[in-house]
Amino acid sequence: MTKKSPAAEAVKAWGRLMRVSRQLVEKTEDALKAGGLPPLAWYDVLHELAEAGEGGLRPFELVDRVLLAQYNVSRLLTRLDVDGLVEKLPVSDDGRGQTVRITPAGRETRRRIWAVYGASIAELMGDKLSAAELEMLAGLLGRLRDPPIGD
Amino acid sequence: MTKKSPAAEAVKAWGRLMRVSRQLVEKTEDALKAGGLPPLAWYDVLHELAEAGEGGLRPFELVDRVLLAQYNVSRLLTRLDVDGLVEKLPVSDDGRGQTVRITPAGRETRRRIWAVYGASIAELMGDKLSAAELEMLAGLLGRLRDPPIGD
DNA sequence: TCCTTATCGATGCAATTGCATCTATATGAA
DNA sequence: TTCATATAGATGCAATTGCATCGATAAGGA
Repeated sequence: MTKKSPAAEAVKAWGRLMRVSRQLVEKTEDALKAGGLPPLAWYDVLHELAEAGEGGLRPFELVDRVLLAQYNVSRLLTRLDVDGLVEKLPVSDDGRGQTVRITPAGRETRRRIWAVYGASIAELMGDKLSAAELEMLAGLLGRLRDPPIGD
Repeated sequence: MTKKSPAAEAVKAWGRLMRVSRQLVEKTEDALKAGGLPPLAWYDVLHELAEAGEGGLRPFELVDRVLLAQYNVSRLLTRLDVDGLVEKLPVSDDGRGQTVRITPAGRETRRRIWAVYGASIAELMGDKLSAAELEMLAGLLGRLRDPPIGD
């Protein structure tokens, strides 16, 4: 494995990607704060749990999905539990683990976050590029993903 | 101003952008850590200061360029100063301010970070997309930037 | 069964970040 | 000049994060 120097095009795209992603996150977090809502990470977790339905998810499954470190998930779940947005249930066939399920209050909070988050996406992405361009962007980004995604 | 619901394409592109940017940062930070090197933020600042040359930069100029909060720049500069990578000079025509200049040791550190950072960019972006695709990606991202950049 | 190793989730502690505010200097109007 | 306001940069304190590790249970081989 040889250490390579990156192509100029790669450096340019990298720089744009870093800057844009940080700007978008920052603006969205600001909008959430302005609305007295919790940060994006809470949404991610509530979203995954909502998708998972009544069966809930094990914390380690959440770790895979949301791209947060294990200890961050552990602590975030503690906060969500304290706030009554999720509930932790013992799981029968694995004495180490638990299952985490979203509560009605959690669904409601998720909905309220989405009102702001979704508007932010619409404003920051939807309004800037056409549907075809967004598809193209998603396609290119998909190939940078790990694992890469064709579609 | 009406709250809008985002288009499906926008949501998909958003999701990819968030995931990919976090993955790329994480992998790059890991590579830097593995090499016993300081984090990306250090590179950003050292890079800007290297570009600025002997004249250096005022901290507030750095704040604009690197997309870090003012207090983070202040503290990062303190660390860089302690490590001898930059030097803080009083500035004659503004008693509140200072000028920050990169030192030879700072240039050397920047070079060593780049050896890893650049290789990471080459591997994670350059190897995944063609030059034309990278240009296309940069173009699309440029339009999401604030302010938008055509080229 | 017993022992070693792996996995799940939590946590102590140090470092970093965010927020609010502070000090000091500069600017500009009266 | 004088005072009010704005700007540059630093910092106290609380919250969050990262790192290392822990305790508990599982899994698998001898």
